[in-house]
Amino acid sequence: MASARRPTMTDVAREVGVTAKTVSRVLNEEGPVAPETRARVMEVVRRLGYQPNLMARNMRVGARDAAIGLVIPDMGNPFFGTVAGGIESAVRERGLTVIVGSSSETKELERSLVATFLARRVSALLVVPSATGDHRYLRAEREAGLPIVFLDRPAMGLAADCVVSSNREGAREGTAHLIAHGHRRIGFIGDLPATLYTRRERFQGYRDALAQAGLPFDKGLVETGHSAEAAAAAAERLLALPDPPTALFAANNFAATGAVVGLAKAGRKDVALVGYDDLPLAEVLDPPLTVVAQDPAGIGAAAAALVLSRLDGDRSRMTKTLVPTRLIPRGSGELRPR
Amino acid sequence: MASARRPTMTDVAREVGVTAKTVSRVLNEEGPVAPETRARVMEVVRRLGYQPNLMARNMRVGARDAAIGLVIPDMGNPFFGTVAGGIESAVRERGLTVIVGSSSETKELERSLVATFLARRVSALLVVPSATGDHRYLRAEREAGLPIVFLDRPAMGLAADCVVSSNREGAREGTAHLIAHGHRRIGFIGDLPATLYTRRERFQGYRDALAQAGLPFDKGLVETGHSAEAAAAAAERLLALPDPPTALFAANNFAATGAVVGLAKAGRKDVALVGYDDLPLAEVLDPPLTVVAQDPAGIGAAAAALVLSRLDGDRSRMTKTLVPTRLIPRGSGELRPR
DNA sequence: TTGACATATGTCAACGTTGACATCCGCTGT
DNA sequence: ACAGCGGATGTCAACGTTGACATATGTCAA
Repeated sequence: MASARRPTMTDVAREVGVTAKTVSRVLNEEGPVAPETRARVMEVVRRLGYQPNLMARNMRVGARDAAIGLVIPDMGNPFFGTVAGGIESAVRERGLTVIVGSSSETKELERSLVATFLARRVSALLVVPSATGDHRYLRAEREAGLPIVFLDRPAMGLAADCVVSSNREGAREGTAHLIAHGHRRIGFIGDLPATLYTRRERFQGYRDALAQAGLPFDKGLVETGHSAEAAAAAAERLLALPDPPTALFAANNFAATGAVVGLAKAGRKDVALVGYDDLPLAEVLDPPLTVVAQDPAGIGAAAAALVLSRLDGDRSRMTKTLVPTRLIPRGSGELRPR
Repeated sequence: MASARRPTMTDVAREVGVTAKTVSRVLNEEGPVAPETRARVMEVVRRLGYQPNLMARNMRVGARDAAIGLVIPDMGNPFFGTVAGGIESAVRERGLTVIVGSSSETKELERSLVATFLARRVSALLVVPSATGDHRYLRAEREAGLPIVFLDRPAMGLAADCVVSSNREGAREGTAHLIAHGHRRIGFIGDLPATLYTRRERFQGYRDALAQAGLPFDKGLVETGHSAEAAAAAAERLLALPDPPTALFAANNFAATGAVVGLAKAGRKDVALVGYDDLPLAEVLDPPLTVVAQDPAGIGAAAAALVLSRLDGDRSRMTKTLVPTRLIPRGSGELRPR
């Protein structure tokens, strides 16, 4: 009931009959300590349930907090969840913990989270930037040597490390796959806002594929869907065109989900579809969904590795890491135009 | 390049020509400060890019870290991701940040994460306990007044707050739904290990429904699948029985995914199916999947609210909160036995 | 004029830990 | 017998901040 004070190093020391410094030595395995003293200290530590105060320690050694700050747009999105998992497992063995916050894609929340993390003196910052916004405000931190890595999307106005999917090449490959199966009119359903980095890159990949095949680009085939519902409606609109597409490329997981729903609602199992980003039930859909799979855990791991090497003093110039995607043909992408 | 030291309060004070204490007063809006002094301090704070050191502050005020520790089994699982999101958004406005770690369902990792959090002097602990393990080791913390809330599954050997889905009632309702549609032989596919709390509760709910309908329990209809693949195989085994079930109840999201795959592989669109936990593409499956939906964000929010009230000094006795589930009929659960 | 009071600021110590340096002891080699 | 040395421990201050208390100046009522 009465909240008992947690024991400090000094409490332990008094109990054993030595100084705090000796206890410190035992716990940090530093300097010579008589085996018998060590044993007695350990005994008391156990008995009192002593736990070192990391806050005090970090402060004294002038070190930064043994934590890295992670800002993601949405924890519920399994893509970012998996990214976060990849990061966490990669840094854990180095004794680092992960502090997360979600920005809900707003630059205000992103900034306030970053400010909180900086006030905590995190050892590094990992940020999935929100769609809009400028990262010049992080310049001072960068110059002060704080490792900062951007994930999934690059920073704006700041030269910093960044780890992204090979969006353009993946989208090109997915679209080319449809072209290889005979399609000449291919719809594109992407994110809103169209300024979002991933959307722009994937759109470029789509156009690259068309250009390489010598196919004309028809901007009437480009639709936007920022949610599954919107994407479903977009798919239906495309199919209702006078000269409708025979295949669709859905440029993110919500768009893919929506496209599947839209095609199902329209009863059109003959329309080919390739989704960007894999879905758990992709293989049991009718037809099974062909996708360009990203590697979210790989993105997280790569970013974590980069952070660790920067923490180890790697001062080489800023890098941009591309994490490859993989085309998984399952059926929907191999349908031929009727 | 050379990592510039971050300015401290003293640096700001020197620059302004006052004492650190005055700067402190300005920043904490405490005590009287001349408007002009305040302005000069703010100016220098901005110019130097000063940010207060939370570590030092927390230590001085003897407060705990303004963070809450969260242990979940797996960040990539959208169920837990959404739970975490619910927590984070609920505590953010109180100025608390969330520190997460995943236990991968092992009690060793869980304990080591908890130890890290305790060493950081977090303000509260939120734990999804791993399947096995005993939480008596947290007794001292509980008695010291640290708010501890268990999520999704209750603690073992420790009286503590806990927030869980209404597993038993939800499973009963789902099973009763199948019975109401004429089924008398209903297969159950659940987690491994069978000792897992959620698995036990949902199994009880299944048996409750059978008992209420006066139907016999046949343990030959009970199968285990700890992954989607295993669940798919389990579904196929059940259908191959001499007297096979006409309906299946899949007691978690992996089991549900697996059951869908298993039925699809066996080409059996006539077998009724109810899943526990909703799936993103449930409505576009053939037939659309009927589910007992949980409310992960609600679980997170409820747990967060509990933590906040404990932090505010609520010393009433430990509670067990049941977050209701919701049956969503979509088709697969309304199929009648042939 | 005095002192009572509010305003504006300063001084000092402490939070729990550890780095730098000092001390004390017993042993060895000469 | 004594310097020299390594082992075991202690002392002290400092990390950046704030609580408790002190000081200095000005204002106003008695």
